[in-house]
Amino acid sequence: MKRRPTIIDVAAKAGVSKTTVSRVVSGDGARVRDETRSRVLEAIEELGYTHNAVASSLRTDRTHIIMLAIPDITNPFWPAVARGVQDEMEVGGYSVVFANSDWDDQREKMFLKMARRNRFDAILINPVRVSNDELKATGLATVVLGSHEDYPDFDIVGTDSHSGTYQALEHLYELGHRRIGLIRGRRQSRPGHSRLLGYKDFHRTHGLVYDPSLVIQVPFDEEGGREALRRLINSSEPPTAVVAANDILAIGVLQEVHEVGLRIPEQLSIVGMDDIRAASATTPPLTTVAKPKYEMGRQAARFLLDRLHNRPDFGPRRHLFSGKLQRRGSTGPPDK
Amino acid sequence: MKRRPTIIDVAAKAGVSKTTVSRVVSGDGARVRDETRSRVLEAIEELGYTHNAVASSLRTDRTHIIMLAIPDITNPFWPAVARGVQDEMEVGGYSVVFANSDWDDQREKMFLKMARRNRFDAILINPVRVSNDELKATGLATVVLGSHEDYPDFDIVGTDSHSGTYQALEHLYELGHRRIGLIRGRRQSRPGHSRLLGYKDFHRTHGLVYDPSLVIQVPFDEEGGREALRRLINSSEPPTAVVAANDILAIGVLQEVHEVGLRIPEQLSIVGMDDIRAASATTPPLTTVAKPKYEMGRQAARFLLDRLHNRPDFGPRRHLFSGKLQRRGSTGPPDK
DNA sequence: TGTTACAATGGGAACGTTCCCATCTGAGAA
DNA sequence: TTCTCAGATGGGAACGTTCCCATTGTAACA
Repeated sequence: MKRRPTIIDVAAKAGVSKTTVSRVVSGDGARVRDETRSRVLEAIEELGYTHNAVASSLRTDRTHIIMLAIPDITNPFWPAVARGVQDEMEVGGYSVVFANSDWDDQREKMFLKMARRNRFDAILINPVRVSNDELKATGLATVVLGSHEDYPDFDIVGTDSHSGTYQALEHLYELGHRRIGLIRGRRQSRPGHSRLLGYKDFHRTHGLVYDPSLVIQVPFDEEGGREALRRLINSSEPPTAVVAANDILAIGVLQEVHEVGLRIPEQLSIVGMDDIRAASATTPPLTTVAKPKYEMGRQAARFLLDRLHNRPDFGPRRHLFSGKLQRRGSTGPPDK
Repeated sequence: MKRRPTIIDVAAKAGVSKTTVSRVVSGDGARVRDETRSRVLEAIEELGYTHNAVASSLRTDRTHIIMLAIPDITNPFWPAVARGVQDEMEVGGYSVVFANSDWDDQREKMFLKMARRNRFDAILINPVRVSNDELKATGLATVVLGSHEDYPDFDIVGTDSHSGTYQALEHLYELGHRRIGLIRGRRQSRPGHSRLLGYKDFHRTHGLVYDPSLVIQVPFDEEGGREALRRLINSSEPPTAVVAANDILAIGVLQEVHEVGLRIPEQLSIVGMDDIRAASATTPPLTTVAKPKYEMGRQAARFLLDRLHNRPDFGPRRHLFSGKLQRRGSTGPPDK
């Protein structure tokens, strides 16, 4: 059981000082004579030395680790975003820690503490409950994911769900639908809100009456979607189409529709949101508002890197991608 | 810009030594008088002190971080496993870093190096290319995910894909299918192999001729599934049913089938593997061999915790879950 | 009263780096 | 030859903990 070699061992072997070894391994363009450098590299090779990132972090106060905090890792939306984040951060030598809060605000807080304790360099978060001020209190570089309005102090990358909802409704309107349901996730704070605003705005501009009984709020999973559908079709005047806050909900609706035996899209048109992989695999394939998930991740990472490399100070920035309607088989004209 | 408080600041404020503060914060059941303890806690509160995990790690050589290395995070199988891992590891105060190799062996190697450099406590890996010896060389506690035979030195948690394949085939056989295709992922080493073995064994025991032209190998994504189907139906004697190595491939097949206009299951029956969420949302819903993903994650984490708490030394253990056939709409008797 | 034992606490070294500053060397200028 | 300067290298402190060992205080006991 022998100790791992340190730069001091390497230094001894190469006949130089630990400072010189450090200069070689940290590779920050330090000036070391070529001959010395190769002697050091040789010693490293022979001893099987590996750099100790922990010790380095202690000294430099940088860990090159960032946290990606999301509410539900089993929603395929997030892995897609995460890939964008990783591909961009990898260049800077950063690794990404996932923190999955399961919509639990206690967990979410715990993760923030963990990020602080472990001196992570930054946080990328789609907040569940945590406030602007609580985020600020961590003192870490932070980018907020999602179209949230409540975080004035931070860079934000999200999608414009107001317009997304609007687009979905417009599509249905053109097909002839006039009574359209909206299914919202229960936990959503802001983005859910902007969907509702889009819904209301649409009704106003198109001279439709806003009927609150068409707006259903359910838990954010498939079962929620199924429940929403049951409630909608049991109402006195069921809608001919529904817009769901995301694809998971929409798929739940779809499943329940199949079970109940309605025909899609003749008896019910459905629009989802996100365009996760499963959306194109349903039958009929799901019409949905596609979001540039991968690109969102990259953009968020870029914002973060700007902050980390402390470029000239600037105020909070915001980048809202617009969704793009994917017309598929789950929408069509209503039965007459 | 003031410095973050350290235990020394806390010690000064509470009128005790840093050792005592350390005893309080590390909470390892150290004996400190109650009165002293509360004085320390008070000082911590007032100063807003947070424990520096990096410094602690340097001293103790423990980071309480483990790496979960997987080939494709957008395959919903892994997030499901990850949740099991996290739920179990959370108790021990561990966090989980995701490393997504995208089937790239260079990346995979890079991640192992990172795990070593950052002194992560352990690795949980579904290996792409890395060998038993390379894993051993990291010197880290490791559990291998997947039913791999090639890792004799490590704890293994996986599923018995031999029997999974066998079950799928048996189901199809009972329905009357005699010509059954097998779609394998190209990157798979072992598990793909055991699927093939299961396939061959089944043919042998049921007196069927093994026809290599029915076994297709494609990239491990939806497009791969689509390609496989095209190749199968263009063959001189197409199968009446196919078994896919996972649900992603199966969904690709399904999509292509819809496009080509075959009826499911009358003209083609399809069986997937994993039972990811999307599998139950397709039309018809996908018959698949369900794996206890969450439980697999928990089991792997438990193995890891055993090692980390260096319980009495034992040899490598192996826990293979058996898959369970989920009969859904994508399988049925073939057209006569 | 002196001895022993144990619980509570403190002092300093150690973990492996990086950073600041000092020293050394040799080349070119005076 | 001496001086200056810049590049290469080295020595030691510092980062914030934890751990080892020593010291103190108190109670129990002979």
